[in-house]
Amino acid sequence: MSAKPIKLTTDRKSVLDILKSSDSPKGAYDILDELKKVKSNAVPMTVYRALDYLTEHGLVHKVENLNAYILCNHPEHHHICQIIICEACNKATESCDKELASLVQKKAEDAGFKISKAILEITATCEECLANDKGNAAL
Amino acid sequence: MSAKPIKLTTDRKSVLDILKSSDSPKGAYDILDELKKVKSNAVPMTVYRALDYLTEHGLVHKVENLNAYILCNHPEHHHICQIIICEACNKATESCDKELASLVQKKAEDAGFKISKAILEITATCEECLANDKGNAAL
DNA sequence: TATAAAATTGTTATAACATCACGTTTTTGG
DNA sequence: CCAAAAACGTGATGTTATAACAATTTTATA
Repeated sequence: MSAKPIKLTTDRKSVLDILKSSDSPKGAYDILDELKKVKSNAVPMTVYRALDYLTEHGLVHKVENLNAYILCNHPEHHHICQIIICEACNKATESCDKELASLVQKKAEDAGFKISKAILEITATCEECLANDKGNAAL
Repeated sequence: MSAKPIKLTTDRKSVLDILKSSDSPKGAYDILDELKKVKSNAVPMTVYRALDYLTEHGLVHKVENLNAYILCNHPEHHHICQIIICEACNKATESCDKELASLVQKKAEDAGFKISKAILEITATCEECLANDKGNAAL
């Protein structure tokens, strides 16, 4: 019944673990550097192949804005997700707001388009960093 | 009174004209190839500098998804814009739906974020291409 | 208008991100 | 077991973007 026989090979598992250990997006070559610690012969293709698989299967998102990758919070459902990145602390938060997703879907349909993929990436400052900024306002 | 003294130098004007002549996003190096026709000593920096200026001033959008650039339809107002790209014909359509923009704004605020930039990029198939596909459905 | 500061451009090199191509090995299903 | 498919190894290369610094042009204003 399971429609998703996801096969996690050693490389894919390693890359996934590297992404799990971070709450900010990581570039492919940063991932490569980490991967080399457990697999000394890793090369860019090793990472890109794993990332391709993981993104195709919804376990990882690419942040196009940054050419970087983050773990998906809820790989079980596939809707239009939103990623918000704090430009001060680089922390990325994924949300999957249904109201927003369905509005996007609706607008695209109304315009006659059939969506295959949609990304919403927000660059912003998070609450915590905003508070910190207030403290340093004298600057 | 005008808050926007946009200075279009020769290079910027040339790059803008190149983008005006296309309804699909163009990569920086494609732009460079065209720019060389009118400025033989153009190099990547020439294009990137012009693109940086034009995007900062809202005359051009970068399509992060494609690492490509398109003309902005309505440089006069600055909200959160949406770009929808047909993956069949590559034509890009920009919209600036206020309902969508304000919902994004609201969701981000509710989550405690102060937006500095938001991009919504949709990869889809346009009405026309969908119709064509139906015709070739036998494939 | 002299002139200093700011903005823009010229130029070379290099960084950062990603894929191609092709051969080998491993996994999978009949 | 065997053939086909999937994954991996490996080296080269392609694509996108920026760093760094010098030279020139523009702008504001004294």
